[in-house]
Amino acid sequence: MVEPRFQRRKEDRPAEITAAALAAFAENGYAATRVDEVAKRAGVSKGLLYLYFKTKEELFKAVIRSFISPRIDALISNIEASDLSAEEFIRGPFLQFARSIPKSPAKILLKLMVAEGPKHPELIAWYWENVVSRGIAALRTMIQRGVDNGEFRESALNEFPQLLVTPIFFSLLWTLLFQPHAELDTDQFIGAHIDMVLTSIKAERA
Amino acid sequence: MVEPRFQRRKEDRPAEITAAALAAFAENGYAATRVDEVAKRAGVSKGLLYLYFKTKEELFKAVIRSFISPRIDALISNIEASDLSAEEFIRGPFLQFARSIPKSPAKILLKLMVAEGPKHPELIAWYWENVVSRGIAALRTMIQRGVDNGEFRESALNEFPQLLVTPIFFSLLWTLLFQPHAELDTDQFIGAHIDMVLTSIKAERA
DNA sequence: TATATTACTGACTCATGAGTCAGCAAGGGA
DNA sequence: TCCCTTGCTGACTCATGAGTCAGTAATATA
Repeated sequence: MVEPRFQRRKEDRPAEITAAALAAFAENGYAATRVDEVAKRAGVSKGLLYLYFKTKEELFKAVIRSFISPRIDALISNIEASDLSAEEFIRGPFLQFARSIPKSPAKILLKLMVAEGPKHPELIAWYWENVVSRGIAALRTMIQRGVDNGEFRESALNEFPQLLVTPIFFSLLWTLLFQPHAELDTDQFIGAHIDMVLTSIKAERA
Repeated sequence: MVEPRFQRRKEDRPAEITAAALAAFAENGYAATRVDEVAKRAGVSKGLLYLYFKTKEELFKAVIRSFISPRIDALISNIEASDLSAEEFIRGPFLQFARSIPKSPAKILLKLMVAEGPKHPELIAWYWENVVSRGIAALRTMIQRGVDNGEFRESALNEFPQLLVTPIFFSLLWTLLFQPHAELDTDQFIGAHIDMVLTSIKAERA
């Protein structure tokens, strides 16, 4: 009984290839990654890869789209569904979400977006519409709820909900660049930031 | 009188070439930038470029090193020399510094560092030693001064002085990626963050 | 089992771009 | 003014890697 040289697995190929591509792009960046290398990692020939993705650039876009974490979606529906007070939500599910990001493949996505994104405007536009603007709107809703509750006072956070998430991105950049030189305890770091924000916006006890 | 085909300007060439390279790398990234293109922008032949920089990679490192803003040095000596109170310093020179970054070429440097840095460990190490660790130490000094003064209480900012600068990096990322989709008023954004931090760490009036 | 279908292979082409080098000309010195 | 040094040029080489395609073998169908 001879092992077949390959199996036909039309269904699984695209996902396997994008996964392999993510890993390869993460190590070497887009331009420096050979399509051959991606194919090899996916256990597939280069020709097959080109059956599923017309060009290397198409492959790149597919990678980004397919790995945009379901996390954001989860967070958003979480915010919409939750009946916690705003502070409870921020100290609970939101903090957990925030802390999980620097440990996820988000680092790789950030790197790819920064390096290659500006060359692919439709990709940026897609990301903006599907991830960023929705995320910001959800944060704003949550903060507004806190204000309506009387938990928070009106503050710059209403206009700039992004102020809640800055340490997430800082943590990503830091670990991406300086990991070996200086550890950053991202859990504590992000926790400390959230404490600061809450301290500064909580309504005075009357 | 015939114009000479070129002039000999040994002194100025390296700086002109790194400046041209910065612009070119900024537009297309490292890998996608042709050395020919850099030479053309510098008004010079490719051969000359190779007289000053042994390889494309050497050129890249030189670009990074030569554009690491004198700003950081200025800020550091500013902190050391200043006789302002900690809060005055933060609301004055520090805020001004912070606000200037997103308007400077720092965006380009960030992009290059994220995209290519991890492939050049000596470059990261250099950056760490000459810029980041010194910057952090200076911030820590400033904060400690505030605590010693009685202006600030002990807080997480002592351990994580980075919490002061997170919105700078967020602003850089935001403008790099989403500039056309959504303006971010980085001056206000950074100002709001600093307000928040100060509100949360100021010692209670006894 | 024979035949048809198609997922898959991998050697090939061809454009591209990093790095070279033989020679040219600017400008200083005699 | 003529050399002679050397800053500078640009056509060339040669490795690399994206994309192709003729052929092969795994499965579906009869």
